[in-house]
Amino acid sequence: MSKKPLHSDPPLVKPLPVAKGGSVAPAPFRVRSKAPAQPLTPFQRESIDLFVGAFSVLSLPRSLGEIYGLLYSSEEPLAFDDLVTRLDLSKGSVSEGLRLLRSLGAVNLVPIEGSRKDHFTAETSLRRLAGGYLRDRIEPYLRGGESRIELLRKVSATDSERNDFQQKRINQLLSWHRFFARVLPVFKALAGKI
Amino acid sequence: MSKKPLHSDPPLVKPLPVAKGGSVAPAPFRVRSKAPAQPLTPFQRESIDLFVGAFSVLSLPRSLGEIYGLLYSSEEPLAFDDLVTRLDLSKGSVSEGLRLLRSLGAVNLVPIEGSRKDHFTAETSLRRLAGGYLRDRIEPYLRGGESRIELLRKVSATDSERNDFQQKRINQLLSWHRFFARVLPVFKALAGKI
DNA sequence: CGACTTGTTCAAAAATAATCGAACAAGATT
DNA sequence: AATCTTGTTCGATTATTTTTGAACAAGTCG
Repeated sequence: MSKKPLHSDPPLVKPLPVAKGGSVAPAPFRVRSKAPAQPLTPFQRESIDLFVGAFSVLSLPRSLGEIYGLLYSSEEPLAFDDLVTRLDLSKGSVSEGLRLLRSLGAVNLVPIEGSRKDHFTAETSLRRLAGGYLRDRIEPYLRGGESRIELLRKVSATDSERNDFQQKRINQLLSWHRFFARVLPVFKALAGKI
Repeated sequence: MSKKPLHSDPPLVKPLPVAKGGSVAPAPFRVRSKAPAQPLTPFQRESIDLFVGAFSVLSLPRSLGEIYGLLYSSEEPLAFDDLVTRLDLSKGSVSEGLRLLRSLGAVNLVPIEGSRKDHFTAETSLRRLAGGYLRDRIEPYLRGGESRIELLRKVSATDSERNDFQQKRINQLLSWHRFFARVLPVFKALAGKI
């Protein structure tokens, strides 16, 4: 049945492809396109760990943190395929992960002379990173908020009782809304200074 | 009482206890053995909807949004039991939900004269709300961040190659860290003005 | 064209998170 | 003490999210 996940590792990094010392590999024929995953450097592994944690604070899945972390800690742009093999993720996950990261503006597709593979780099401008996250995950809700509160007001109008309590709440929600609508741009502007 | 339930929702709210009648079966025989849940007012339902959405932006579960939303839209403190019956949640969920909301400082336990039930109200100070969230969900990671970056630096020291690239990254991480460490208190202070 | 590369899509599996609910504890009440 | 009320705990169940993998486009190259 369902086995208890024993790998209750304290480390946040999942097992990743590591250099295997066993050089005694028989190497039958020609190794089928199973590229020997270039192992991660300690710096890369720590970076991945760090970003997996940071992403999880934002409730973003581990695979996104791994992808971003590896790109962040790699000097050269990495090909799609590098991400798959070095992180040991499925192509599906990497494809979906990159799509999302790109939509957030956290990863850039860069053209590499003479290669027809896609190559990617981590976006490192805090302004763009924070801006993308806020734009995609926070602001849509904030915008919807206005009409939500308006709806509350309408509903309250049909409810003769408790009316000034409800009014108080509605006004407070409006004031909260204004607060966030004003603070977000300030935050973005500050992030732009970094 | 009064107020016929207008169910407009293109539903962020899940089905909640509503006055019987509309549906197909006119057989009011099968009544819950428990006390019939006092139905929610439209104002309450809209509020719950709004907070379920807001909480989900923060990746907090629906039940928390429901509990907070109902408390927010109720003038009087509500008993534990009210939450269970009016939101149609299990006692377990309500217990756990209240525990978490209280730990976040979003809900207060208030003593009610002459009742031995626990009663709760929604915290409505933005300073406390935001402060609690940041304190419990963001700051712990931020604090851990310092040692994470330190670890990166150590690891980088053992890695002779690419050293100035890595140094650049580490310095950037430090600068991001400082940024958040400085901006958070400012944000809290601003929230205190609302 | 046909064989290969490169990446996407999406149904299904696996993993994780949320919720339920029965058993239990701690007090009150009789 | 026995019982009732109120709420908590925690394993089991259910729901949701994430990941996988195999099929499939869309190109490229000879």
